[in-house]
Amino acid sequence: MMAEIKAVARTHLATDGANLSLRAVARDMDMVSSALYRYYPSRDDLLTALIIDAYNDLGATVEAADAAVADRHKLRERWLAATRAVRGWALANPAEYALLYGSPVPGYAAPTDTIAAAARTPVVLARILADGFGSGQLAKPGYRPSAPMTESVRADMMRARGDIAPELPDELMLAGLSGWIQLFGAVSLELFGQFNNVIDARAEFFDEQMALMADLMGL
Amino acid sequence: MMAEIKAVARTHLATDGANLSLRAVARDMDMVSSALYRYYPSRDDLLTALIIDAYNDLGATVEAADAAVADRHKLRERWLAATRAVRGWALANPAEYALLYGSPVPGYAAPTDTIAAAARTPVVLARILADGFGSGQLAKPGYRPSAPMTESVRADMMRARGDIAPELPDELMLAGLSGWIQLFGAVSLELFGQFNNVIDARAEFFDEQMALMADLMGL
DNA sequence: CGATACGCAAGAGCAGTGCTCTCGATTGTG
DNA sequence: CACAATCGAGAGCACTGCTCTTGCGTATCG
Repeated sequence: MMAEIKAVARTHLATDGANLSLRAVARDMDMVSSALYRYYPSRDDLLTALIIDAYNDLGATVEAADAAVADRHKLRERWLAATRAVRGWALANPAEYALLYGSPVPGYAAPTDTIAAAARTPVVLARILADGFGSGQLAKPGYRPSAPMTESVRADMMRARGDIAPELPDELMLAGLSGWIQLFGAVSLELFGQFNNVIDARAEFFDEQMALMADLMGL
Repeated sequence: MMAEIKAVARTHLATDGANLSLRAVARDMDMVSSALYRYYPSRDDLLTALIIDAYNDLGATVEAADAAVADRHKLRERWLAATRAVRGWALANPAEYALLYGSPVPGYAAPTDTIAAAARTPVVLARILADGFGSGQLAKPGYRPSAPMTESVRADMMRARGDIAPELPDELMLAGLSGWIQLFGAVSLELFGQFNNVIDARAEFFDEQMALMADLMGL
């Protein structure tokens, strides 16, 4: 039942975006709006469920794309496969992507349940970098750290790499976060219309940017 | 009158986000909602006016920050000043930023009036890069183009540099777009909550990322 | 087998929304 | 002075999220 509600809500998401109407999904299910409240105490709770599902769907897609690269030592291929999977998923599910990475809904505060699901995609990316560092096959990275990192940023790097990539140097972790930012920045700018009248060859441009970041990280 | 409406609407924007209520702003002005329709034919038109104002406000802020660097040959300083201005403006006006760079409002299609205003910020960034290339003081860029660019991407680069930086090589333009993506990606991820539980030292981290991009571009 | 309790959906209703239309009043102009 | 243009008020429509009460059906327990 809750799954069916989510399914119908997902279809409305595509057209209505974040302001989907409970009454509309209820109508589609030949129910009355108040009946939905038995399953989801509020609209925000339904949104939260959709968000968690979306994070997991995206995460699973990216994990599968990375896993599909047979030779685990072809780090650059893994990076390109994973990032392309993010973009592909976003293009296929623009409303869900906007829900995850777009402007937060005004009154809505993301509960902590979402963070585990949200972490799946970054973990895949971090794994690729960590694998490369661990096996010592990382090229000399394409960036030149111009000034020493401040202590507070180092502390953040320490926490960010956590137990996924504990051995990664701070400088490499910073470059990895650059890749993460570049990835979601590129997808967001494209999906949110900032590429209109600027970039036409979007897939190629995306690949170009991701290749540049791969160079930066030494993949 | 229209200015006053926008002013009141701006204050509501901070709390209500994109779904601001015409009736609420009308109440604040001791008017009835239907009276507003004499000045803005619809809520979307009011939103459009706010968006254009916001683009111009951001653009003016960034232009001023760049212009404040006395020595025009200190490219890295100009880049840091401009990018910090973007982040500072976004932190000071989160709702406006979300309106510009967040998920697009479902039914809303940005009219072409906005693109001129939207271009002001990228133009400042492109100018910095073009000035550096023009005066020949660009360092050897920190990236190694690993594969030749495809023809369609080159065409996009050609159009993107337009008449702002007509002499810029495609590879440098691509790096510049990387910087642009990184800038707005970093600000969006921070503002939209993706840095929660990940990055604490946000200003320092931002500077670090922007410095890395400056290296990439050779600034 | 009968009575009770539970799960579930329906309906009415409240306060709020964008938007349209009509109707007065006020103001400025020929 | 009369006319016209402008502007705000009010009512009303269809819609929203959400709450509360009511009633139906079924399953469980004595």
